[in-house]
Amino acid sequence: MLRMSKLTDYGTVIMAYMARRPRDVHSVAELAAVLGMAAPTTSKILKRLARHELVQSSRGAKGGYRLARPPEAISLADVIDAMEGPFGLTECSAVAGLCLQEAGCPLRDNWQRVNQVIRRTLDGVTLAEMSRPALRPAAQGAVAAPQT
Amino acid sequence: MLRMSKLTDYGTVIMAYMARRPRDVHSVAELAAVLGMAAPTTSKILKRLARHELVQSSRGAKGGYRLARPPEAISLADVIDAMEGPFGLTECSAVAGLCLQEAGCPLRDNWQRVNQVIRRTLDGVTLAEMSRPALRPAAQGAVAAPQT
DNA sequence: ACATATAGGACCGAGGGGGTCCGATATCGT
DNA sequence: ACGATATCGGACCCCCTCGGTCCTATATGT
Repeated sequence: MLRMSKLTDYGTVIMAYMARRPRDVHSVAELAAVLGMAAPTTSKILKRLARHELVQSSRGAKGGYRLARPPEAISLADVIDAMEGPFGLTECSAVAGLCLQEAGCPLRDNWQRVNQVIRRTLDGVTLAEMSRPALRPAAQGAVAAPQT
Repeated sequence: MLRMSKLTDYGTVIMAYMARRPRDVHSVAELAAVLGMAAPTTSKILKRLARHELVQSSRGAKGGYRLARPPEAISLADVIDAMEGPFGLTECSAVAGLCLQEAGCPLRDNWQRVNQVIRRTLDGVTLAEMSRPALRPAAQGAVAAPQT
């Protein structure tokens, strides 16, 4: 359930890999080879990430992609937002007046809250943490207590 | 992003509606009419929910569906699990050894943790809460601090 | 200049989601 | 006992999006 698309998954893999050498420029060929994915697909993902300014592209020889920001400043939510549309667990919570015509759907507000909790969770996990072998206790705390 | 299927959304709407009269038997026709969805679709959803024992079905005249458990004992995660496959944000975190061949993908463990946090969130919200106009502060606390 | 690399888009096949319909079966009411 | 009412279980279908490929234009380094 709640599965995100495979491209998004790949996106996080690519980003996490690049996060290990934040200043380096990586070509599509390199990333595809190292991460074991098809080059065109890799390219497609990078393009999307670039359009949302999560990576910077440089064209021409010796060109490639580089993280636009330090890994600590890029969250899972950033990557997911870039790869898939904007946030929203339910269709109903995005488009009003669909499910219950006049009953004033009480679900909507509740879904919004749930959404926000999940979003905060995803927002609290950075690429720096994801690229490390395991979420440290401190980071885990940040994940488990996203409340303001 | 992370959008769950429309059928799942409808499923929560149906369940939340039934939660307001937990002991009543509701026919497909009634639910479809009140909630404004097509009858066959409503039926399909109920069947799925019944197969996962979230609702009880009674056939024949005056038959219909009824919650299998009190609304306080049914969580959003239950409904989502019944409607969509079992949990899992990523493909990679379900099937091992896909993304990084030998690097021992550090993402996997981290994704697992994130998954668990989200699951606990969804687990902490009951139908009783969802059917009420808004998540009360107490429930909200339960949502925001799902950590053990 | 030439090789290298990304940008941007067209294109396409497969799969699953959303939705409909039908025959079988079980129960209530008369 | 008979008929009306409902769910059950499955088959069936359309269509859209995802995952993936390829081609041309453009920009950069040697």
